[in-house]
Amino acid sequence: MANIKDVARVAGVSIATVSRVINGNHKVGDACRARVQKVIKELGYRPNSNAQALVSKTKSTIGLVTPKLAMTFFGTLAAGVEKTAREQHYKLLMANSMYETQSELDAINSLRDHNCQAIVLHSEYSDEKTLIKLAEEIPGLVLVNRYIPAIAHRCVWLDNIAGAACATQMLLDRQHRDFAVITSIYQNRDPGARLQGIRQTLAAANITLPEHAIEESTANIEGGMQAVAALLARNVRFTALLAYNDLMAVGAIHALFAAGLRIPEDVSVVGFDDLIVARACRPQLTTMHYPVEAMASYAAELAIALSSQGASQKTSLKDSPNDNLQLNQHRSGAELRTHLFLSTLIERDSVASR
Amino acid sequence: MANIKDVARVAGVSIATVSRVINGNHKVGDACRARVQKVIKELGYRPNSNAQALVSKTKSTIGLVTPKLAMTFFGTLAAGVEKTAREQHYKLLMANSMYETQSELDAINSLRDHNCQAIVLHSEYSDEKTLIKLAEEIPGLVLVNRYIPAIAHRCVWLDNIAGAACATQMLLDRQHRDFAVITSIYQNRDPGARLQGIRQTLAAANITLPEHAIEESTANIEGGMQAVAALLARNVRFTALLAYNDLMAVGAIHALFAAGLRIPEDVSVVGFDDLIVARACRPQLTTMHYPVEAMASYAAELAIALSSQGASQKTSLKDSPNDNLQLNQHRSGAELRTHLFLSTLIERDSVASR
DNA sequence: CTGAAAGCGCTAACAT
DNA sequence: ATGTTAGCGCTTTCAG
Repeated sequence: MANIKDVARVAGVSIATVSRVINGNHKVGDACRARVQKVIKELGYRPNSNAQALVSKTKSTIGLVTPKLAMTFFGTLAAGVEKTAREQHYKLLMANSMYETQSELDAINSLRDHNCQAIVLHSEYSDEKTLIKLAEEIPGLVLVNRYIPAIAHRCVWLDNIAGAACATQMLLDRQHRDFAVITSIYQNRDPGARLQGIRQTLAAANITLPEHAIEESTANIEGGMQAVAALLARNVRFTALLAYNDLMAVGAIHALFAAGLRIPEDVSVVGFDDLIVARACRPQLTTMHYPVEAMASYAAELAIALSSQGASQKTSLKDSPNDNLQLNQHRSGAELRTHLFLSTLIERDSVASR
Repeated sequence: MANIKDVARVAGVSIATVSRVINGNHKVGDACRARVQKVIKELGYRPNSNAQALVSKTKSTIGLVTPKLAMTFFGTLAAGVEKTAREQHYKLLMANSMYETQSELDAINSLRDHNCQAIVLHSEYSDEKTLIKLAEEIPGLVLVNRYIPAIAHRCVWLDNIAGAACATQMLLDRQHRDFAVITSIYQNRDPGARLQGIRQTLAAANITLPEHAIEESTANIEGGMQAVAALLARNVRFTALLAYNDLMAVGAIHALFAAGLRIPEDVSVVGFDDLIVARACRPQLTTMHYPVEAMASYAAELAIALSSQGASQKTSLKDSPNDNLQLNQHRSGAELRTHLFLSTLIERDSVASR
C-alpha cells in the first residue's frame, strides 16, 4: 500500500503538502493540489488511520457496548448508533458485554485502548459508582437507557413511568377495572419504573393492584407464557393484562389462547417496546413504542459532541432532529440537562373496551 | 494516560524492557518483570493500540459489513461475528452498507484504512467481479451468505436449495399436493435457489408448480400479506404455502386468517430463517432454521485465519465446533474447499397433514 | 538479560 | 504557498 512518501515523491512535492491536500485545512496552490490528488488516485493511496490517530491523538471512532446484539432491541440500538456514525464519518467499534459486569468494563477499556473517545454504553448491571467514575474519566461516555442523577447530562433514557402510565390509562379509559401485570424478575430500574407507572395510574383511579395479580418471570416469550400460566393457575381474574415487554406479551397471548381465552374479547393485552414481534403475533399487539433507534442515534451524537468538547474543541451538539426529544426546564448549561425520551402508544388489535 | 516511557521511568528500566514485558515474547528477568508489572498496574498503563498497530503493521481487528443491523437476521449475524471476536480478543469494527453497492465499498475501504485485515462481508448487490477483485486484495476477506465459485474457499453460505427441498418434501410427506409459493421480488440468489429447491422436489413427485401459484413481493410482513391477498384474489387453490422467509410467512398467516382460512387446518404454512417472529406468531411457525449465528462465528474464524496466513504466519483454522459444517470432498488444500452450511427443519404448529 | 536507537506513517509547528 | 523537521507511542534490531 502506497504511503504519503510515495505520493509526495511521485507528485514531486513534500509530504507536508500531501498531508495538507488530504486534510483540506490549509491552503495549497491549485495546480499543486490537482497534481497531488491525481497521484493519490493513481496510486490508490489511503492515509493510514493508525498513524493519523497516533499523532493527532484523536480518532473518529465511536464505541458501543451492548449486552447482546442478537436481541432485536440491541440490534436496533446498534443500528441507531451506526446511523450517526455513518453520517458523521465515524467508525463504529462494537463490543458485547454479555450481561456481565466484568466484560462490560473490559469492553469499555478495550475501546479506550483504541482511543475511541465517544462511547455509548447500555449498562444493566454496573453500579452507579462505577459508571460515575467512568464518566469522569471518559468525557465522551454516554449512557443509554439508564438514568444516573450525578451524570444526568450524559444519560439518554426513556420515561418508563410515563409510558406505563399511558398504557394503563388507555386501559382505564376502555373501562377495564381488573388488571394483571406480568413483569421481569429483575425488579430494578425498567421493570420497577413501569410497575410504578401502572400502580400510580391505577391508584389515581382508586384501583389497587393486588399483589397476587402481579407475576414475575423472565423477560422473554417463555417467561410470558409461564407468568400467565401462574396467574391462571391461581385463579386471578383480569380483563386487562400489562406485560413488561413485547416478548412477554407475546408469550402471554400464547398462554391465554391455550387456556381458551380470546384476545381481545376476553382479555386485553398491552406490550412495551414495539419490536417486530408485536406485528408478528395475532392479534397484532397494542404496545408502547420505544424509540430505541432514535435514542441511540441521539446518544451517539451526544457522545461525539461531548468527546470533542472534552478535547477542548468547541463543537456544540446540534439540535436533534428528533421530535420525541424532551429537554429539562434548565436550558442553560449542558450540565443541567438530561435527555429524556417518551414512548408513544401504538394501537393495534390486542385491546378491546369492556 | 500513562505511556510506556512513564512506566519505564518509574520502574527504572528502558522502554524496550517494558515492551518485552507487555508482549511476553522475549525473556525478561523475573525481578525486573515483576517490578514492571507492578508499575503498570499502579499507573493503570494500557498500551496505545494505534502505536502498536502502526509499528507492527498488524491489528487484531475484524470488520463486519452488513446491510442493516436493525433487522433481526443481521443483528444475529453480527452477534456471531462478535462472539468469535471476543473469544479471540479481536475488536469488532462495524459498518452498515444500507443495501447500497457504493456504501458497501466505502465501508470496506474504511475498514481497510483502519488496517483491519479480517473482514466478514454480507454482500447482496455487488457483482462477482468486484468481489473477486476485493478478495484478491484482501487476504482476510470472507463472504457470508453468498457463493462465488472463483473464491469458493472464502464463502460461508447456506444450501438454500436443500433447505427449500427439505421443507417441500415434508409437505409432500404430509400428503399435500396443492402448493403455492410466495417469494421475494429479488429473484437473484437466495429466492431463486429456494424456488429451485421447491420446483425440483415437486417435479420429483410429478407435481408441477403452476406459475400462477407463485407470487412475488417484498420480503417482509407486508409483502407476505400482499402476496397472499393476490393469490387469493385470483382464486389459486392450495393447501400448502411455502414462504420465502419467516417475515413473509407471518404476513401470509395474517392474510389467510383475515380471509377466514384456518392454519394449519385449511392451509399449512412454512417459513425460512427461524427468526424470533416464527415463535411469536400464532400458530407458531414451522420453518427452516438458518444457522446464521454459527455461520457468522465460523466466517469470522475463517477470516482471522486467512488474514494471518496472508501475513505469512502459520495459523491454521481450527476445526469448527459446529456440527452443521459441511466440507467439500477435497480436504486437501484449503483453496479447494468451500464452507456450506445446512438448514434444519423446525416443526412447530403451522403445518398439518392433509 | 537489558538498553540504545531506528523507524512505522502521519500531523503540525516552524521556516522559507 | 510549500518545505523541513520534530515527534506521537510503540516494536524491534543491534549492541553490550
